[in-house]
Amino acid sequence: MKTIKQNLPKCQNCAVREMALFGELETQHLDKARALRTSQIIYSAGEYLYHEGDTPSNALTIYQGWVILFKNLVDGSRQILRFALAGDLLSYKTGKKSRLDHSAIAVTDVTACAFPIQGFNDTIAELPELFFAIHSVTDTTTSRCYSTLTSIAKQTAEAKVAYLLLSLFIRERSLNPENDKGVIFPITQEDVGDALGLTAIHINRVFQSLRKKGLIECRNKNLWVGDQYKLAEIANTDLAELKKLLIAV
Amino acid sequence: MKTIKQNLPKCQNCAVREMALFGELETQHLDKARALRTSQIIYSAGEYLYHEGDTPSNALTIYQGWVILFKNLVDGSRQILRFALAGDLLSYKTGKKSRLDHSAIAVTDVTACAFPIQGFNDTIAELPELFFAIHSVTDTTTSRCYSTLTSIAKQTAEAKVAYLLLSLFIRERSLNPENDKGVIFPITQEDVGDALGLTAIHINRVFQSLRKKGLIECRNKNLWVGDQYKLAEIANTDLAELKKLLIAV
DNA sequence: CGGGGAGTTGAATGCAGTCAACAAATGTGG
DNA sequence: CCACATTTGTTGACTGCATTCAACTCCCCG
Repeated sequence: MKTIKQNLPKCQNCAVREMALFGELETQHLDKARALRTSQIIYSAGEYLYHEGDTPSNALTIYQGWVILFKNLVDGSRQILRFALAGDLLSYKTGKKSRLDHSAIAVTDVTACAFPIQGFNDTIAELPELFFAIHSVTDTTTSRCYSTLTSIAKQTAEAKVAYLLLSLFIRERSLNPENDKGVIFPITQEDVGDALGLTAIHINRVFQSLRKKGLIECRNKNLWVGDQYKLAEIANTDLAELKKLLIAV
Repeated sequence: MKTIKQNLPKCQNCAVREMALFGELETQHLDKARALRTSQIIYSAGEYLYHEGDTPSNALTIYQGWVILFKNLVDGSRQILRFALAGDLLSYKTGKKSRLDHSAIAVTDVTACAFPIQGFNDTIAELPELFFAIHSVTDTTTSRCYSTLTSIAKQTAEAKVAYLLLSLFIRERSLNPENDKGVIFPITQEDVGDALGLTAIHINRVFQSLRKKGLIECRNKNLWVGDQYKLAEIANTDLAELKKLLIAV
């Protein structure tokens, strides 16, 4: 972990601004909002961004890299709650419940923008737009959680895997649209299992089945989905709706 | 559905205020906040509060009754996202994504307090406390969703049922602590199945098993849990943590 | 008193888990 | 640069939980 406080990149030029908290803000408010960001923090792959039970002093926006948010379970396993990619907001807690109910770990090397929560809160009164930006992000997070719940509750393993892979492919691709060789896919089959409540062994069998059907190519930390409509059909979901949910806040 | 605009009960005296949006507000702000509430709406059992795709003009706080929030799935079944009880906030949407992604239906007769969303939004600037109140509620909703996800993803049917029944028992009981005969439990076994992604038939078998073990009594729309610790153990969850998550916002 | 929703029971089926072993890829130190 | 250890991915056989289908009962409500 390494903190940078000098020569931070400008939010106006930020490649992920449209996807991030400030995508909701009009340009004229950006200066005020940017002033809230005091530093960037760089985490190495495998490092924790925070632990369950922590009371965070900073909110984090992922600038680049992949982060896994998860809960440790009593039986020693873990439940992955979501994968945080560039633009995602983490660890903004305020009010009576100030402790985080999950942990976050860097999958790849990760760069995050840090915003002191106190500064956020002090600014709400003079910049109500910031409220709407935050609310929009947290509301979207809830919507995505409910969609995930829907996929996990009643679908077959194949449909769940299809839903997750398609979701990650769409999100990562919206960040790097130009690349025709597929997107980075830094998580293991065990991670996928921990996210969907399935064993890594069964994930492996489903991956092979999806590969055989020509729906995905996935090797060397790289993922390609040739026909998103077909994969969406396997996932029992509407592709257009899914894209609306996943792209921008 | 019936709307009341005269002689509304005072928020100060509201029995569910501690559990609701304004539980976060200091008493001196209550007058301003209460002025935002323009009406109460009464729904009959079976009536929809809103449909997926609607753009709501009012946010709703449940004053009494049970509401089911759910998504319709492509295969004709439905996924229940959560059960809304007295104090819960529904249908507050603002910003670019103004459409609701789920429907809400009254299980019992329901009374809800209605707050025009526009009024909410106009008030944020002069009453930043309202922001923190709203954020706290939506953040808690997300936390509960992630806990539900965790229960549904990896637990056996018995653990899932135990978790849901215990959660509803704790919430309903915190609203009516005095009653020793059990709490109202107006949902069907099929509803439980739709919430957990299990068939009603299997829910029935699990209910019988839990009854045989003396962990629950559930009949005539009434639920009693004698030993919450034991049921929490079956649910693979920590009772103290669960209560913190479910009681108040 | 009749109809419909909700709950109950049994038998057969099938999806995903478990266990065990091995192969391939990745990383590390000498 | 190679040797070795560790992580990740792959395969097969067996087990078990939850589904499916079908029939039936109970209870509430009009």
